[in-house]
Amino acid sequence: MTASETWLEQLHDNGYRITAARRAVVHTVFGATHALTPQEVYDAARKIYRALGLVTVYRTLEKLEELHLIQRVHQPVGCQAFIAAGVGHQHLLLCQGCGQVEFFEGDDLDALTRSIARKTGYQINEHWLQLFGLCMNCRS
Amino acid sequence: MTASETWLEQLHDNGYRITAARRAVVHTVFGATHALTPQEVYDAARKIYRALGLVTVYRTLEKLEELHLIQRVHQPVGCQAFIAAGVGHQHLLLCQGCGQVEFFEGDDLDALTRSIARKTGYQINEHWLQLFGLCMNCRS
DNA sequence: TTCCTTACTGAAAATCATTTTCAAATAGTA
DNA sequence: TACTATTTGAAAATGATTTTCAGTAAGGAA
Repeated sequence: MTASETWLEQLHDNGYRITAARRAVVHTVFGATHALTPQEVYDAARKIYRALGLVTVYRTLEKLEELHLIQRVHQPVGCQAFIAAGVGHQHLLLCQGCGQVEFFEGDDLDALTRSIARKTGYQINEHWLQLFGLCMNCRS
Repeated sequence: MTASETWLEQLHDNGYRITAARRAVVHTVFGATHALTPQEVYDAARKIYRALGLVTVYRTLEKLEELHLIQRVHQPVGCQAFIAAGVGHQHLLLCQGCGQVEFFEGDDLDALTRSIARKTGYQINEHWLQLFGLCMNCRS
């Protein structure tokens, strides 16, 4: 069983059927090291399953997002791309050169959020943190 | 001089002309306490200047963003809304109830970014941090 | 295994946001 | 006041996403 099949399992466990189209989309997105737009998923997945339609890509991405298997990536250039979601509380680190996405964890923003909560009177529920930089390859 | 006129001045200083349409858009966005989509700006600004066209809203927002007077706000529901930009290095705090936007500063992520840089080999150039919660009003 | 129901499919059409085109209007300098 | 380049709004064009629909096929039931 390849790792991407755990996604197919999850789809199945949630009452969705496993089809050739979904296999192709899942395989494509699961293996990606950078965020892919629906069109990019379509282009790549059609190399695996020629008859795939773009509409099915949209519909499959929607389901994968609903199951928290993928997540939308917000970037200055746009917010339509998706990447496999990290497990647990993770944040993104994006390479401005090649677009590669890495996850990291271990941010401790408790002190910060407590301080902001005190200053503003807000009850803070969530945070988005994302770092941008250059990966090892793109630095040189 | 109302405060929003500093934006008009900036437009003028950068070679753009001051028109009734731009006045209406600037006044609308400058005074907003939550992020507005182009359509929302259009609806509100047309109360000031009836003949305004939606296209002009898009074009004016583009210029204001270019001059860093406004910034795009990324939210789970979408990323098309704009708010007056903060001065200096500031981050956003969004109320999940009413949509109100506040700025805060004084995040110290140096320790974090250094640690991530060491672990990943990335050269980190920038970060996006955004907090979500409930404002004083919406808490009660 | 075969059957049957229902979910899924791709194509085409519809929708929605945004951008481009264009001729008329006008800001603001000369 | 006159002039010229910028700006305008409307309409058309574009591009992304969603909906519709009739045919297909997954996968549980028999």
